[in-house]
Amino acid sequence: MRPTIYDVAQVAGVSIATVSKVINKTGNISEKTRLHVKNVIKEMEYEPSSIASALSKKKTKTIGIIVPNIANPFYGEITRLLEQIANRHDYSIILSSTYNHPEREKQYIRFLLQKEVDAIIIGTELLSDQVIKKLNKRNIPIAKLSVPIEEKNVISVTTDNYAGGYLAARYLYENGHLTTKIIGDLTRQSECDRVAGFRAFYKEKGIVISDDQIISREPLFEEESPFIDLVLKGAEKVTAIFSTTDFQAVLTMNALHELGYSIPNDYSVIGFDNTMYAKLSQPTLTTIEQPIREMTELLFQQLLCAIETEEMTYKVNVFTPRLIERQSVCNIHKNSSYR
Amino acid sequence: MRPTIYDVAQVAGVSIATVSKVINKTGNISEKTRLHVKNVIKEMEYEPSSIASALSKKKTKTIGIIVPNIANPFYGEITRLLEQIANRHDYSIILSSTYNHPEREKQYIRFLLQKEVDAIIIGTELLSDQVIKKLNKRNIPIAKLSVPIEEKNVISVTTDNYAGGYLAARYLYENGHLTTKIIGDLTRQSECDRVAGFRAFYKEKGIVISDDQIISREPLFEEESPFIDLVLKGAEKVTAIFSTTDFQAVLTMNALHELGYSIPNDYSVIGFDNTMYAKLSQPTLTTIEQPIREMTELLFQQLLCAIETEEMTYKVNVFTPRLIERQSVCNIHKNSSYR
DNA sequence: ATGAAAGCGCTAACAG
DNA sequence: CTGTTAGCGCTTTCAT
Repeated sequence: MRPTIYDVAQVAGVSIATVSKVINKTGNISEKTRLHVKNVIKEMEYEPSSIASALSKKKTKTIGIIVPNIANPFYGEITRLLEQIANRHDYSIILSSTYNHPEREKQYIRFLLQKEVDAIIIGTELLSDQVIKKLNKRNIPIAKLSVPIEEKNVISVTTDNYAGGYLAARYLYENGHLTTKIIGDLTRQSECDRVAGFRAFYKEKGIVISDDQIISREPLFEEESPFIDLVLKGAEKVTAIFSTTDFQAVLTMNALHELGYSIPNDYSVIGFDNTMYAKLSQPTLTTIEQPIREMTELLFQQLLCAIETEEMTYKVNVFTPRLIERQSVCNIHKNSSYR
Repeated sequence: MRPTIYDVAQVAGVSIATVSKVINKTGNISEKTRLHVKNVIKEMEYEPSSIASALSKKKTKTIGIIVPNIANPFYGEITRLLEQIANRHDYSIILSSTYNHPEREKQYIRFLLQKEVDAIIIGTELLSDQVIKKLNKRNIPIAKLSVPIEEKNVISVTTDNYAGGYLAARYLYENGHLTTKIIGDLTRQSECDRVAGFRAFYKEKGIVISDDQIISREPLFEEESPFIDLVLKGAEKVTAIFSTTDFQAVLTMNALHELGYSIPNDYSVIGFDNTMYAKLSQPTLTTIEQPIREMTELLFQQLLCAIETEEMTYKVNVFTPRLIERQSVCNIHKNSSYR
């Protein structure tokens, strides 16, 4: 049977309070008993129960995180970093993918509430303000990836999506691409912003990107076959495709390859996020960088601060996107063989 | 403030025992009070504290999982599936990547012990028997991915690695590849087995693969540049490369591309696992399939059974690997342009 | 069918 | 510097 603090106390010949104090380095304990207790703990292989501790301290040292799909490398990387950082701080994380299912989303929130997580990180964009209000009533800090929101107790961390879209458009334009199409998940505000920035640039140049050049689609790896039919829909006269996430871009390139096209010779593709996939794909993917590591670090740090101080203000952090040039976009002027 | 079972009981005008019973559907409660209590719960937005419940039930409904690197898509997919399955059963999982760091591994085990997880899933291969013994002393069920082990309380789920390696070799051989090299992480027994099977086939054909045709390396995305130098080391006369995981294979192809080689024309590459990467890479990757979904499902089911019955036997499940033919291996006979 | 009360393992005053 | 004790929120006998 697992030893408890009582067992340790008994063997060490002290009270449980003393044991508790040496474990938590609180109060004043003489060096002698401290060492002695430590030894007993080691010998008995005693591990304090974090759940009992959580119950009395009312802090679980657990953070919940809700994302649309962990297969999306952007969320994959964020989660991975978060796990590392959290672990450094002795926190653990509970992860949930909701696949854009509102039911699942609510269900997960309740699940996290039951787990009494100290904070919740939200990467999905379905959650209504109502849910956030409900969380606020319980006074639990929230971090929102994606679109900022000025709400009590919520920390927003994002990249300037509009600027990023604008950047992508400018790069394509400078490389001679006048006809483009866009593939993204327009149920997400953040991706709409990217699209808006993209269109805005072209509009400035007198080029209007019509709605039927835009495909809205939740990127899913599993059901890619229907995507093959979609990817070129209405794209007869197009030379470049803007995929609003790297994940989507990789799926796009994959579909294009399956259709027998070559990238960037037949189609140029530009992504958004600058995840691992962008570097590993073939051709490597030109994309808009989000500084994932910095974002994650800042997010965690602010969250920690909110948890510990129990402060209740909101914070909005907007990072600046950057273009990462790789191989998936060709310069149409230099490429005479372009269709 | 978050309502407790006492608040609910008071508002509903019943005892906390009654409330507890309606929540857990235990004992006998009249339909009338049951409904009434349920209503009060809904109105108050009461969520039972799973940590308080865990303390008294001595079950946390949490499972710990330790893998070498979650960036490896094999573990990524397993984890994703596990999370889904676990969630269906109202379990949550705590994930940890150890990056083959023995210190981290031990530290994580202790962490999980403190979290009082109901079971531990181990994907790493460093953990000594000693650690498993220690876990057994606490009577906590263990599931081991990778190499089977016949130990009390541990469930092993694996693919026949030797057979898989053999299969890979046969396929390469049949496609005319007589000179090959191998890249894998030989600190892992499972990958050694794959290598052994691979070599065994070639040996049967009278071809000996010498040790210097084998590169042992932990697949890491971050530091790939040194890998570029390595990938072709001693491979002057080679036509095909066996990477013992898909992750490694993708990194290998990436390095090869950076060196200006084309796949499969300059080098054929075969992987192991059949993860998402295999389908998304360009060229798509010929690989040995592990039935990840089935493995994960079986693993969870057996683990659940062990948790609930508190039975203490061991189980060994070995799945059969299968070759998945894609584009990364060429037939050397048909390909006259081969170097 | 319902409730009283002991206990799960730990923390945090408070007393000594 | 050390120990006593009252919770933390819930489950579970055992009475009633």
